[in-house]
Amino acid sequence: MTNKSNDPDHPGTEAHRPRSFAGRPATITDVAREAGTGKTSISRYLNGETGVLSRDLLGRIEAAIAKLDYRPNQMARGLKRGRNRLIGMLLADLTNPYSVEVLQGVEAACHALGYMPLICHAANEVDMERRYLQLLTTYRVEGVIVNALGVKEELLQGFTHGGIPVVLVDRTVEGIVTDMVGLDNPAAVALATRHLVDEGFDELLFIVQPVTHVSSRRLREAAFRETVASLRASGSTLVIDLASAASALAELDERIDAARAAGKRVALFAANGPVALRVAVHLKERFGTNWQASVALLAIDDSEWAQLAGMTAVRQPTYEIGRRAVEFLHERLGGAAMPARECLLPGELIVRGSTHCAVPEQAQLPSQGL
Amino acid sequence: MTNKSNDPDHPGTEAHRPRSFAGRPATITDVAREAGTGKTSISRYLNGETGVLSRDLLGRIEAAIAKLDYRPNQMARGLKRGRNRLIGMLLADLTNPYSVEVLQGVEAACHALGYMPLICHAANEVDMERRYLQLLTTYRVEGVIVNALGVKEELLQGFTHGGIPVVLVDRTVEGIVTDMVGLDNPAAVALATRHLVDEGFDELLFIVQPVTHVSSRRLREAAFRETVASLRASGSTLVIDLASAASALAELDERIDAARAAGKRVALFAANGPVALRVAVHLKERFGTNWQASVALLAIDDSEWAQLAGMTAVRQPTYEIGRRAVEFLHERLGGAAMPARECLLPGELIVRGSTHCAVPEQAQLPSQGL
DNA sequence: TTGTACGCGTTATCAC
DNA sequence: GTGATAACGCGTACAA
Repeated sequence: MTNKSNDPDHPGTEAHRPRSFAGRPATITDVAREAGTGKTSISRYLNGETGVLSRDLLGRIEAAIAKLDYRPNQMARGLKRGRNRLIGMLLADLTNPYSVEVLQGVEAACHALGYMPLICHAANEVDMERRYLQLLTTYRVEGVIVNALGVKEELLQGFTHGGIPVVLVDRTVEGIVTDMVGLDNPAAVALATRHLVDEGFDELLFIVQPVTHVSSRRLREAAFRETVASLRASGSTLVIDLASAASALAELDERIDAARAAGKRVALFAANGPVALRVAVHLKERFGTNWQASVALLAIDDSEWAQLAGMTAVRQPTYEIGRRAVEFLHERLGGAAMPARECLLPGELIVRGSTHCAVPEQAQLPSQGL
Repeated sequence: MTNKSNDPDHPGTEAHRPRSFAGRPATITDVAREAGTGKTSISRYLNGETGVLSRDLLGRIEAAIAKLDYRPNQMARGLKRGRNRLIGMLLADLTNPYSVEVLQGVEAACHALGYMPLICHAANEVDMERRYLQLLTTYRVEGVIVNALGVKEELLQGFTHGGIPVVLVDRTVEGIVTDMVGLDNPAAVALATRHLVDEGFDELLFIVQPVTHVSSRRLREAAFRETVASLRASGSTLVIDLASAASALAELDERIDAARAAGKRVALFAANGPVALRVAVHLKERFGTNWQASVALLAIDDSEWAQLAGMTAVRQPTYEIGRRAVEFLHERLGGAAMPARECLLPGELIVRGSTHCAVPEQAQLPSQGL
């Protein structure tokens, strides 16, 4: 099984193939042999323990590494060390730009701290989540960042009991106390709701997906009702299941009509980006391309199309959320043993035309709406 | 996932910590000891070599595994076996829905074939791409799927020379001959261009990002010109750099005005989703919310907002692209030694209002456009 | 049918 | 300064 790639008596041969020989990547042993030394010195060099090595040996090592194009095997390294610099990142839905943006923060932070994110995309399937969670333990990730929908207490206990730190993103999980980072939902919702009221809308309709086990949805809905109450405004909630939205959309139409018939200026408040898109598409089908003039729409999540639609939105500090999640994990991995933390970041209201100035007579008449 | 608590002589104690003992995950040795047997039998059980094991032993093994909540260490397994079931997936830009959709195909196929995708997101940064490519070799992935922008021959040679199969997605890389899967660009562009001409548009403007080193962009642009020529239509190309789009957009305005002044019915053809969005936002700023009535827009990539904007688009078989990429890789990993293949999948034209019937007098007059 | 011994690539320990 | 050698967790001849 020895290979000593190309000995001095065959110079120039295989010059274009720096690797040991066939397919197999060079190992630390290959490098040691090539440099005429033992594995220990190579390992020392790799781990930055220079200064302990003689000038001469150091040069030989570098030459050998370059010649063989050697890269240390992270798997073996992890096996020995007990840690492989892998951290798991479970995402419920990459179709949601929110997830992608958080991911970018996570990646940047990992990059900076020397971790490698093992990204798992559940694609909204609960079994996938379970399966991926299993896989993550199998690959011995050092920690996990979780943003999922169906994850229950039991699934995460495998990690917490195993001493593997878990950081939750956007939503909490019942029965699990651990670090969490996400949007300050109450503040964000209050901000947006106040904006609608300030602009003169007097019938608010909050539209949200089924809140089952997704804490952020529950929090947003609750915050909406509280704010509406505290402002003595009129508002209600509509639950929509994106998988089968027909009935909810019909209900939506009715409520809009009813409010208008009562002379109210109605504004729709979508609890997140996907909901907003579904609603917007529906409004466009009903009111035509100029639907914006007929009904106001605001959303949490500043989707890429929000600018195109001129929709007011609450921008989440997504990048920062991802960054902080990794930082939390890093601290835990460093041995920090503090109680579970909760990091709630503020959202930013981006005002666009969709919620601008609801003066009743002006917007209604010239439009062909309804 | 029940874990029959613990042994009979300590009932109730530590019921909440099924793992071996302290944080450390159980090893195969622990299981062997627990089951009162050797590691070999455990290994056999894990690899499905049942039937070779006695009824009794099998039961003990299952019990031990459940009790210790044992999960084989993929790292160690990979180290020994020489393959760790990891395949690298390098993506240029997850912000582009195209990438996410391809990814979903990749994940599903990996899932089905027993691989674990190691997802690397370069976020449009060339150094990131290089760095991730390094990391992938470091983690000894068995194969790579690459969809990147700045990747050059040399970077990929590390894999090909190392005998690690590479599959390219959407674009080829100069100097690298290897499996590739993507859209049938010539056919897709021809399809869309013909549609525009059929609908009565007689001034076509193809808008594309700088084609430097991205083969798919070049192919699309070339196909556009060829089709325009073969149809004896009038068309030109505009290059836009999304990072600094101002000048290109100004140029766009001029060309639109010129064409209109000449009595032409102009249609814009965006080479991909991100370009389409940028252009659409610009058109909206210029022509107002009803910009659709003023100028036709068509794009390759059926973005999520396309339906909202009522934009005609060419839907790429993204999911299938991802699936095929993994299949190609799987075949190579199985030892298949055929020449490099190229799999070009057809796109699907989704006709929406934006390109509907360019009868000149009807669409222009009632709109307040320009 | 079951157990023993060795090696995968790396790091840690302890000699020299 | 440097280099053998023993683990890390697992798979696999080979022996029993």
